[in-house]
Formats: sequence, structure tokens, C-alpha cells
Amino acid sequence: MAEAQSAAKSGETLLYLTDEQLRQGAEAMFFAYRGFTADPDRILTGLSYGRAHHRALHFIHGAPGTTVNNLLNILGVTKQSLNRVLRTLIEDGLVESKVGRTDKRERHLYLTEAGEALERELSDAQRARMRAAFRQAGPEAVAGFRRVLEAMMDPEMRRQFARLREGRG
Amino acid sequence: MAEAQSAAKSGETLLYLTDEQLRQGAEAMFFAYRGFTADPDRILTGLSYGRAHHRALHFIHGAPGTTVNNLLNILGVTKQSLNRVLRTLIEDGLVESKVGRTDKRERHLYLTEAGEALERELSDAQRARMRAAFRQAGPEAVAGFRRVLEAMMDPEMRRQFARLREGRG
DNA sequence: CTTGGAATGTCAACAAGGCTGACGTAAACT
DNA sequence: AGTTTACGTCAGCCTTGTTGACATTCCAAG
Repeated sequence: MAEAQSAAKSGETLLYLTDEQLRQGAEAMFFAYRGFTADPDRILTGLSYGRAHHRALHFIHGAPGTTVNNLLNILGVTKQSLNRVLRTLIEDGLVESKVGRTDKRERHLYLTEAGEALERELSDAQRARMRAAFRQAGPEAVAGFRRVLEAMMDPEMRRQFARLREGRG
Repeated sequence: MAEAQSAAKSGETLLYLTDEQLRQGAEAMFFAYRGFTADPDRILTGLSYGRAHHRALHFIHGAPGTTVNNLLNILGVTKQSLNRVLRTLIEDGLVESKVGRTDKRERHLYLTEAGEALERELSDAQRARMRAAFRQAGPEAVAGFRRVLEAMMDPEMRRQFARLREGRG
């Protein structure tokens, strides 16, 4: 049985993908994701924070003034789940929540100085590893990496991703 | 603007990586991993199983007869955590645990017929998405994807990964 | 041969962080 | 005025990670 073949974009790009190749891809994804989160996780343990806090800080940093609802869509969790995390961050003075001017139902979220500091610490740790990996693999590999990751997202998430990318140039 | 330039593999590999590029890489990783696990997760909800069960089934399938300790090293969790998952799988007749012949302390793990069936179902779902992503991105992108992921792993995990790959050809 | 430690695996209890459901409040919309 | 939207919160559940205590088995030193 011819398992996987396609003519891709141009011409006859036949692409045979064995189950074994796909298994290896899946395992690579698993191990790499562990590495990807390992450094910030290490920093967070002992601060009574977890990966969920990192994610919130990351996306608030990237889109200051975003609303709770917006963050919910990006993170793909329930508001109860997000709220627990957000509450502790606000209590600890890392995140500020401002009532919306035009729509007073909305809360706009911003990082405080302390929040920015922690976000930077976490992201720096994560970026150091990514930078090393990108350098080691080379620019063409990085382009391929990005292409595959985008193709692997849910379409909805791909739109979110594109929107975030545009929003920051 | 030439953001990332290099002389590729040989020679002067100059590679400028802005923080913004690295942020995008991190976000791509986050969204893609969600997509990567979405399909098997959907199957598992309602079966009182979770992602941890999938991982156990996956690696037992790939290395039949492996010991609990071995699995521990691959999965990177505590033995207590793994044991809970393993116990339910054994109770439900998906995994068989045989006392070691030479060393009776060890338990060798095998998938039963039912275990193989569920593993196949989960992996098929995951592979379908990966296959689509790989096809869409093209073979060169896939090669780059693999290179970056390997570079992103902890060295210890990279060794594990290589060992698994060899073990299956 | 015995004994003490190391290795392997099991049981119990707890915490983080997902989830659903229900409810309340304030603001906006129609 | 009534409905919908955005947000917060309480209560309770599940999965899956953690540490601590314990049983069994093996092995090596005395």
C-alpha cells in the first residue's frame, strides 16, 4: 500500500512517510517540548508558580492591555482555570487589571515592573536554549521547523498565531 | 530587512536571531504542541485515561519487554506517578507485567492485544495530523524540523532518542 | 553464610492545574 | 425592560505530577 505520496506545490514531490518516521517525529516532539519548558520550569519551582503562570505572563507581555477573554482564547483554558492563576499574579503585584474605558465590563491586563522582570527572566532562559538550538541547526532548518509547526496547529490556533505575529510586526 | 542570514552549514555561520524571532518560535512550539496532542486527547477523554496513559502505551509498544525503571528514564516522571498509570492499564488488561527471569525485582512490560489496539488507535490519530503537516511542509522542512527538535532536547534525552531510534532501525 | 545496602517496585497522601456547573454583578445591546 | 456579554467566584471533580514510607529482591563485604 502506498502510504503517503503527494505532488506538493510544484511538480512531482513524492513524499513517502513510513509509520516509523512519523513515530520518530512524535517522539522528537515529546522530548523537545520537555527541553523547551525545562529551564523556565526550573526557575518557577520554589516560587509557588507553575507553567500556567509563565504562559499568562508571556502573552500579557506580548499583548499588553489584552482582555481576559482574549487571553482565554489564546491559552485555550477555561476562565476558572485562568482566573486562579491570574488572581495570584495580581495579588502578588505582577499583573495589573484595569477596567476598560470604553467597555467597563472588560479588564485590561498589564505587567507591572515586577511582572516584566519575571517574564524577562523566564523568557531569557527559554530563549537561550532556542537560540542555541536554532544556531546549531542552521537557518534553513529553522525555516523548516517553523513551516512544520504551523502546519501542525489547529487552523484556529494558526490564525491566532498569525494575528499575534502581525500585531508585533 | 535581512533578519536571519548565514552561510549555512560550512564556514562562517553568522546567524542573527532577534528576541522577536525567538518569541515567535516559542509560541509556534506552544500552539503546535497543542495540536500535536489534541487528537489522541480527544479519544482518551471519556475512557478515564489521559495523556500519561498514551505515553506509556506508546513507549511500551516501541520497546516491548522494557522494565519499569527504563520507562521511568524515558518518560522523566517519578516511579510513583508512572505506577498509578501502569496499574490502571494492567487492571484493565491493556498491559501485562511479567516478573523478570534473571532479576525478579524487575517487571517486564508488554502490551496485550487490547493494549496494542488502543495504542494503534491513538497513534493513528496522531500520525494522521503529522503526516498531513509533513506533506504540507515538504521533505526539506521536515528535515529541518527534526534538526531543530533534536538540538532543543536535553543532551540526556537526545541520547535516549537516539537509542530508541537505533533500537528500531 | 549472613547481613546490610542498593535497586526495584507498591501504597498513601498531597498539590498543581485542568475541567464542569451554578451563580452573581455590572455593563452593553436591542 | 429584557437579553446578552464579560468577568469573577464558589464548589467539586479528575489527571498527573510530587514526597515519604515500605516490601521485596539482589549482591557484595565481612
